[in-house]
Amino acid sequence: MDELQAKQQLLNYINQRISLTEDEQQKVANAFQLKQFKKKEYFLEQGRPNRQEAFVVSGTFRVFHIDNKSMEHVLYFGFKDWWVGDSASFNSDIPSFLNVQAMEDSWLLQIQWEEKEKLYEDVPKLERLFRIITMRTLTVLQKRFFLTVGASAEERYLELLERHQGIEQLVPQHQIASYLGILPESLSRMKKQLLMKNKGI
Amino acid sequence: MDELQAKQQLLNYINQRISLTEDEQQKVANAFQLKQFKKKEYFLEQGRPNRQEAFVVSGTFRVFHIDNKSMEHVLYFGFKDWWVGDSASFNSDIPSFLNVQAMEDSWLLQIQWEEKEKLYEDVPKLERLFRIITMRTLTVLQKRFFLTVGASAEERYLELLERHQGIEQLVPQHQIASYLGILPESLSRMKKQLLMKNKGI
DNA sequence: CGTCTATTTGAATGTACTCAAAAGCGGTGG
DNA sequence: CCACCGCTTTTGAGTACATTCAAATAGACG
Repeated sequence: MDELQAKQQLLNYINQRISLTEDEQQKVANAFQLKQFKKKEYFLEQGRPNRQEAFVVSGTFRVFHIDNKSMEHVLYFGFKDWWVGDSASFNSDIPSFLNVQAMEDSWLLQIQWEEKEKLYEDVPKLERLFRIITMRTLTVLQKRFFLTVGASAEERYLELLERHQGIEQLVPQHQIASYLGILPESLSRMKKQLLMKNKGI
Repeated sequence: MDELQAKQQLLNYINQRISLTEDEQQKVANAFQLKQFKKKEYFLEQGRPNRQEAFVVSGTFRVFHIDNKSMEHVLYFGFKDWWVGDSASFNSDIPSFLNVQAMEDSWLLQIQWEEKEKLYEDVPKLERLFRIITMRTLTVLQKRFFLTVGASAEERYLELLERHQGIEQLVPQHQIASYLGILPESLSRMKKQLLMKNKGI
């Protein structure tokens, strides 16, 4: 993975949303550093204070939380051009609530909190960009919340397949179950049922 | 309710987070307008495009969504000094996903999308303020999400009581049930059970 | 090839749900 | 002031969906 190429990918992402001068682009590029993550390696680990966030250049990450009954709950899968991190922990010394783990060999452009603050000073336009990104994220999470409380596991599963075509090839089934908020056994049974239904038609 | 007093309340809220010049404070104050909402009146109605959001000056609102099975799900209760609105609908012509309804006679300082955009131009510091507010909101919703998928209804109930003392006096029980993601009947039974347990001790 | 992990299947259980009805509470009008 | 009405809360009986615990099968990786 080429560092310049990775940073160009990030700049393309930003340029699609706001316009930056050459100088500003340079400052943005300098603030991030490229890092490789091997499969199963952690970018963030729950319980540890953490003051960095990252842009996914390539690969896949799962962002999840482990509850007090030791159950894992996937919040989302981080693919190319997504951001991963724990905003509460990024902005203070609060221990991270989330885990971010590579599901395959992957590359991140990571940034430290101090660097990001400096970047906001140097390129104030970014305040707006990240305000809007955060708002979008909030909207997506709201939808996910209402789907979780208002729809059956089967509806949630079908919605996921539709919204994220090909996800079954990318992510093992027990982690899809974790995303849906059910156990792997339940997903297995549900898939069998759905097959029956479709054969019946 | 005095308009000047209401706007001073908003400015106090902002001044606790960032510092504004007299001139900037004036611009902020001018962008908002005070409006009364009688009990049960709607500030936002699901399905209608809506391009305004608001700061709660006094009273209580419930922010909820009605799913395709006609079930109401409360996302949060908006008390004094909270923001209410639907960010996706505020920022585009997408119909609102949320309802915002007054639970008692209440006052809001509302702002139109165009006014807010103008305000961001005039007072760029606000980009940062609202970026941070949105991030905090996201963190709170994340916690709520994991509590919903990871904890029992009883745990969620006890957590709510602890985090929001006195809420049982402010909000009818069937709406607390809706916030918890269970039916009123289930909450009633749960409370009975909790009473038994406590008597047992 | 063997080991470890993921998936499937089975049987019993539990938590919250549905439907139904009674009891409680609060506000309104006579 | 009290009787009535509508809405909220409680209680009951039966049900559904996903869970738990357990074991077998399948698949991936070294």
